[in-house]
Amino acid sequence: MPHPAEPGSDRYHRGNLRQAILETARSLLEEAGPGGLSLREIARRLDVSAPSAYHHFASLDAIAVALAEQGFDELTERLKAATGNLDGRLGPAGAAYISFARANPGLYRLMFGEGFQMISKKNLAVRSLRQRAYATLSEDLRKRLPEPDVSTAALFLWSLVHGLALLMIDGQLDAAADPNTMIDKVLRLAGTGLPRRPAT
Amino acid sequence: MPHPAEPGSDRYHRGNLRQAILETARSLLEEAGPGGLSLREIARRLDVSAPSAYHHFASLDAIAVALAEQGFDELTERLKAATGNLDGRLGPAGAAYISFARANPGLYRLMFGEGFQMISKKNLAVRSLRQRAYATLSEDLRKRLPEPDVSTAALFLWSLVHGLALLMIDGQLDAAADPNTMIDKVLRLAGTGLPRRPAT
DNA sequence: TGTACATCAGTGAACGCGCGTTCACTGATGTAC
DNA sequence: TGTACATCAGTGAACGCGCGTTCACTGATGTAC
Repeated sequence: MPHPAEPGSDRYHRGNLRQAILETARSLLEEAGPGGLSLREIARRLDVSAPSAYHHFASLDAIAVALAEQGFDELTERLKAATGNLDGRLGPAGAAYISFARANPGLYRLMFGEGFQMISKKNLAVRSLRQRAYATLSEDLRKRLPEPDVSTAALFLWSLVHGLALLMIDGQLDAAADPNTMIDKVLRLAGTGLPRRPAT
Repeated sequence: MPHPAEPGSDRYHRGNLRQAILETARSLLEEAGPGGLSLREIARRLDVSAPSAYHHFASLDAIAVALAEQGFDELTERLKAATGNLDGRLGPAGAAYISFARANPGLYRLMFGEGFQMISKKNLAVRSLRQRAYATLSEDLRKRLPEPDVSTAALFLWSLVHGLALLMIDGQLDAAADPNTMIDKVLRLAGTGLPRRPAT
C-alpha cells in the first residue's frame, strides 16, 4: 500500500499540503538562501510530486511572496513588542530588528536583499511589502523624535540596523567578539554620534 | 572568410580576449546582477564560442573573483582619494563609499552581497577580499579617532554606509528626495547622534 | 445503511530551457632552419 | 627569402544537470439520494 491515506494519518490530502509547503520552503530558504528556493526541492523533501504544489500556489514566486509576508508580519510583531512600553529609547527596537535578521537570515535576505535577481512579479510584491513596513516604522519613529527631519533620522537608523544585520548575517565580523555586546555598543553610538578626533 | 583575423583588426587572437571577457562580464554584472553572470552569455555578447573562455579563466567563478578584485581595488582608490588631504572629517569617505556603490551596484553586490548563493571557491575568495578591505579601512580609521573602541566606531560606520548604499541600490528610498543631500544629512547624523526626544 | 456520483488533491511523464564544462578538432601565428 | 613545424587560441558538438511548468490521468473523499 503505497499511499493509503488513512484518515488521521499525516498524509496531505485535504488541506495541509499548503501549510507543509510553506514550512518546508522556509527551512529550505534558511539552508540555501533565496536563490536556493526550488519547487522541486520542496516537493522532494515532502515526498510529494512537484506539480502537486500547483494546487496551492500559482508559481514558485507565489510561495516566495507568501514567505516574505510571513516575515514582515513577524518582524513587525517583534518590533511592536520591543518598543511597546518604553517610549523614548530606540535601542531595544534596533536590537530586536537585528535579532530578527540573525534568527532568520534567509528570510531576511528574501525580504530585503538582492532585489535584482527576483522575477518580475515577486520583485514588485516584495518591494511593496518592504515599503509598507518602512512606512510603519517611520510612522512609529515620528512619535519618538523631535519633528524636524524625522525622515532623515529614520533613514539613518534603518541604514544602520540594515547594514549591521547584513554584515553579521554574512559572517563578515570578528568571530571573536560577542555579537550582542557589539550590537549594543554600535546602537549606543547611534545615540551619541561618533567621538570627535582629539583636539590638535 | 569567416574570421580572417587580419593583423590590426579587432579579432581576439593573441591576447585581448581575456580583457574583453572581463569588460563584458562587468557590464553583464551591472545589467543582470551577480546571479545573472553567465559564461555563455558573455561569450554570446563577444560573438565567441563559450569554451574559448577556458583558455583564459579556469571557470566562471574565476571570472567573478577577478571582477571582485577589480572592485576592491577601485573602491580602495576612491576612498584614498576622498580621505587624502583632510584628516579628521569622515563624511567625504562615507560619501565616496556610497557613491562607488551607486555607480557600480552590480559590482558592489558581488563584492559585499549575498554570500549565500556563491559557489564554494568564489565565496571564500571574495570573503577574504572583503576582510582585507575592511582591515585597511579600520586601520585608516584608527588614525582619525580617539583610541578606545575604534573597532566599534569602524563597525558603526561601515554598517551605516553599507546599509544606506544597499537601500539606495535597491531603490527602496523616496524617489522624490535628492540622493546626495540625503546621504549628506545621514552622514552628518553619524557625527552628532540621533536627536533626543523632547523633554517631557 | 448502501450505492452513484462529482469533486479535486494528488500523480508520472514529458516539455523546453539555459547552464557550466569536456572533448577532440582546426587553423592561424610566429619561430627555427 | 622560403619552407617545415610546433604552439595554442579558437571551434562545434555533446555531456549531464536541475529547473519551472503543462498535461492528461487517477483515485480517495465526502455528498446526494
